[in-house]
Amino acid sequence: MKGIRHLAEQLNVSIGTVSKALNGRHDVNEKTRKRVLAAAAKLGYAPNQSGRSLRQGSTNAVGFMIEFSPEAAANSDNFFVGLVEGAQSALARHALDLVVLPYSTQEDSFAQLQRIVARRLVDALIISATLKVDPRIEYLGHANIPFIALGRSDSGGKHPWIDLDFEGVAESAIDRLVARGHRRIAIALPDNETNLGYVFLNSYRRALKRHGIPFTPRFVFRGRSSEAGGYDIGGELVAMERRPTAILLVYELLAMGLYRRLSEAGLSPGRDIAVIGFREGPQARFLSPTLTCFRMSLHDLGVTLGESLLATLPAFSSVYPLGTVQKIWPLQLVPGESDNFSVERAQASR
Amino acid sequence: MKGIRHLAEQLNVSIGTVSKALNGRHDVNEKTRKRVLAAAAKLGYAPNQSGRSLRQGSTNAVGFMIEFSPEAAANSDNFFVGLVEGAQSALARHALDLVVLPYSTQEDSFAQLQRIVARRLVDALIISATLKVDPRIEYLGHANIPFIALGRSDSGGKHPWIDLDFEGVAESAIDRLVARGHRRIAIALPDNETNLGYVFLNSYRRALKRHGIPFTPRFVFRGRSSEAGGYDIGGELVAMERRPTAILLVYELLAMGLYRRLSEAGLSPGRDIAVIGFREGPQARFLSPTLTCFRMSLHDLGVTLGESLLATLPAFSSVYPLGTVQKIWPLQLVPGESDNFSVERAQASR
DNA sequence: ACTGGCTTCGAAAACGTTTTCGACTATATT
DNA sequence: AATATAGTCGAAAACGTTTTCGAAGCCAGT
Repeated sequence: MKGIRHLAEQLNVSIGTVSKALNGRHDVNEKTRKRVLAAAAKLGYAPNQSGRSLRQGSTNAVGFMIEFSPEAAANSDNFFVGLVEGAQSALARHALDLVVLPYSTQEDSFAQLQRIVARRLVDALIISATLKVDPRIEYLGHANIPFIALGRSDSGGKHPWIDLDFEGVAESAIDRLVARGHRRIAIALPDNETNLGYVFLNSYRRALKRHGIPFTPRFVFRGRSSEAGGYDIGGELVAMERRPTAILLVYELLAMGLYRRLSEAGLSPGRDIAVIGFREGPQARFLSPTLTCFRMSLHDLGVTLGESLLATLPAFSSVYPLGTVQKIWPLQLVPGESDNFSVERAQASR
Repeated sequence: MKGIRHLAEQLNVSIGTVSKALNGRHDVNEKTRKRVLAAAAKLGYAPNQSGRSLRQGSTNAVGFMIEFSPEAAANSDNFFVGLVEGAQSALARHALDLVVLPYSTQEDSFAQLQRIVARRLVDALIISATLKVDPRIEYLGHANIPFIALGRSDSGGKHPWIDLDFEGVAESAIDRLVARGHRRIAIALPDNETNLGYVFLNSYRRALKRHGIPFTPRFVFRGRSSEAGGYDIGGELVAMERRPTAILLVYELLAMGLYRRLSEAGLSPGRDIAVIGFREGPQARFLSPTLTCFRMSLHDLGVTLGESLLATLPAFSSVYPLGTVQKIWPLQLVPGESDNFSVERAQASR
């Protein structure tokens, strides 16, 4: 007493006809189609997704795997919310569902990925927070399931990915600082295994080199990507002799803690040390002095992720151009007051 | 060349035996089970979810429907991240998948719910942001699918829900303010249709009444639930004659804007006006003077949501006690400096 | 030697849908 | 009038899995 069979009996047609009517096939009379559609709406019928997926061999859904760990929950910003919103709107245009699959904290994340793929829970995947060597990418390549990665990786080869323009960010930040006379420029990186840290560090070193500034290992800080991590870095900073005159922070939240620790030491960003943050987020907006940082459209990146993934789906290869997407996503510098500090002015005023 | 059939041929057993071995049935020799499990692990086999769901009539997944609108993305805090993390960990313990289903902005949200239910995409649902009259609740009741709502509603009857303790919050906030001599106490509510606004307003009125303070309609502010909304409210506030001496904010972000607008007018929270925020979030943590607000464990609420939902699933009725859960979730007051302002002291010092 | 029970397995049905293919009708073409 | 064509529909197979049921084998007890 349910499903397409019920609907068919109600209308005195075969289930095949009902299916064809609902799926817009042309070998069904326009009049009967109307009847079927009306009855389906009236009875609130929609085809059972399991049956449909089983027959068609595809689930009509795309998965976005995201880490929802407790610490992510505590420190979270709007990063993934914006991405999901964008990707979802891109995919919805093609009648694909986007489902967010949170990594369980109770199981190895690679094992979860394997299970999801092996069970054919979704047709394609968006993964994020790529590692320098990331088993997921190798696996997805062999498993022959379309996917796109947010973040580069040394693993895999010609798989599609989009990553933020860390080179551009490091370059324009360092250019800006050097132009104000800074030579002792520090950087704060996350202490996890994500590829982001490596790429950012390399970009930083390259930018320094362009200005003939030697790389100083003790100017590289690593810590938790949280307010507390920023506080700790601030502590190290104030305790240093010949400390850096500027610092580049890879996470917004680091700025919150750094500001706090500096002010405890009677120091102020923009006056005693230049601070540049990385991605503008919801919290640092309210800092004073305002934080110089980099801005991007999360929605647009989400849309691009979705569309790039569509391009890899066989069913949409006609709509979207082929070729593996490997994109660098640009960010715009948002000038604030936190890097106003000029070494020359400071020395002149002594 | 795939699926359970492949595995069975490889092992020279029937597909039925393979299935039974993997599902822990007793009518399979322990030795063959070992062989099956080993082969499955080696070949990376996991049962196709569509086939499995079709046969079993259940998907083994729970859906958490969340609005990922652009403005939600812009203003977002960690609210849902924490909830999802908690719910996921509760459900994972019983081998249930949690999938987050973002409402598309391109389709009516009720229609989306209907589709998801009719297609049997998930076995049960968590819905949030309930409305005063919420068609989703009526529908889910009739559709005979287990669900739990985060938020009360006038719709439906004995359906399971959990909601925050707005009464308790309003009461302890108003008690605190009245004890400091305040009588002109304002409240800032969201301008949307969620039930939250109604419940909070009623709680506020009841708390005032308990202290014999008449309700003043012009002390009820409504606006966008964003920093800008708080800024606007601040503007109204400073322009008022005989303005309130205290205000209760329903959203954390309102505090950010309010602080900003007040400081533009040379006023300061805690000195010129008492401010109490509602839910402690990631941004207001960094306000100065610190915001008096209310704290809760998002993780624990998520866990409770998950477990309460489990209790409504037929398959788990033995594990969890029956009965529809209708819970009020408590919050703890976190004293800050923003409500230090005492009317008596202020008057005395004049 | 027969019965009964226990263990282990395979054949086959069923889940709800889509899709192929052939059949049938009505219309158009010769 | 015969034939081709287009339009409309239904029967049936197939997707991958779980589960029921019966069969087969083995052992113990009589």
